[in-house]
Amino acid sequence: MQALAIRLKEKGLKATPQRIAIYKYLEDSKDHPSAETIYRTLRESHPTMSLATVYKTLDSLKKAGLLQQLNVGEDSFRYDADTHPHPHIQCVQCTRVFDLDPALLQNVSSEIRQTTSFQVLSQQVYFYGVCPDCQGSQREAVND
Amino acid sequence: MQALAIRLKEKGLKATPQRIAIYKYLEDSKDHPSAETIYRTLRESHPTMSLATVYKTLDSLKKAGLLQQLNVGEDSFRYDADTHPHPHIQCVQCTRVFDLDPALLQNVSSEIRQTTSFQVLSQQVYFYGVCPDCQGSQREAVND
DNA sequence: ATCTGTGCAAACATTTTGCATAGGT
DNA sequence: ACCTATGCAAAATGTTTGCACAGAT
Repeated sequence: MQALAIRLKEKGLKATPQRIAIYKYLEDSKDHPSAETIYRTLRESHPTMSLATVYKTLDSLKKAGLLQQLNVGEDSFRYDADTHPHPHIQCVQCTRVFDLDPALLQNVSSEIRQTTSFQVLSQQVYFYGVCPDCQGSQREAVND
Repeated sequence: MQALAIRLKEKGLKATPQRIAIYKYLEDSKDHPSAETIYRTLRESHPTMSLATVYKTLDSLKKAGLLQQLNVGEDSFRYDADTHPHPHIQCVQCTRVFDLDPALLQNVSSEIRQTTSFQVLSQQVYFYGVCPDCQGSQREAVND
């Protein structure tokens, strides 16, 4: 992950093990984990890392434009290394969050601009439903 | 507002002055206020009403299907007496939240169902931008 | 040597809860 | 009289902050 270290430094951020681990975990997993989940998972490889560092790092990476914060409506935020605006869908049964195709909303912004004269800048779009895995089977909530 | 009292009782809820005031305020204003804003506003007419009552009432009304909770991404929730699913847009300058036409997303749910096999149940859709009033003029954040 | 990042603990803000009292039916 | 709703205070939760130390350049 040399590329990440470079991108961090471009943003004036030091490439510390904690930051690399957090970003890498976010990038690899498609789990959209919360700060708490990140903390619990990375504790194994980084036993001294504190929860405050996780929050501070997530904040730094967000400000540097390297990740986005999701507000699915739970008690806590989730984080996504994919900074392209795209809708998400959460399964109300297993609570997992999945990405949706950005094309779903591609003409909505311009339509809003035309009908409301709003200058549209960004979006947060969440759908809720039952995922294929949970349809039929009554699976439990998953930790992601 | 006799109709409201009846609707409350249909849901097994007592039609107390506090509940009526909160619901009426929500219904009349298109402000999508937070619990705190509701509290501060209704304090004038209901000086003894506590913040806890506002929260409890909002929870009861939500469970009764008489309002919906919005999660615009601020520290606190906002509330909407219009329970029909519809997108919202927030002005990043004055922080006001406006309703958008539900038709904007009318075919998105079925498209999601087709492409992901998700059974879509609900949605939370927020756009962000600069409202017509704030374009050009640098207005301050409004309390709503 | 400087300067940023980390880790710990305390602080913070919103929301929830417990419990005694008030008020409606 | 009963039973739910209210109001107050305390608790709970996720997140932020202050500060001293560690680590990198």
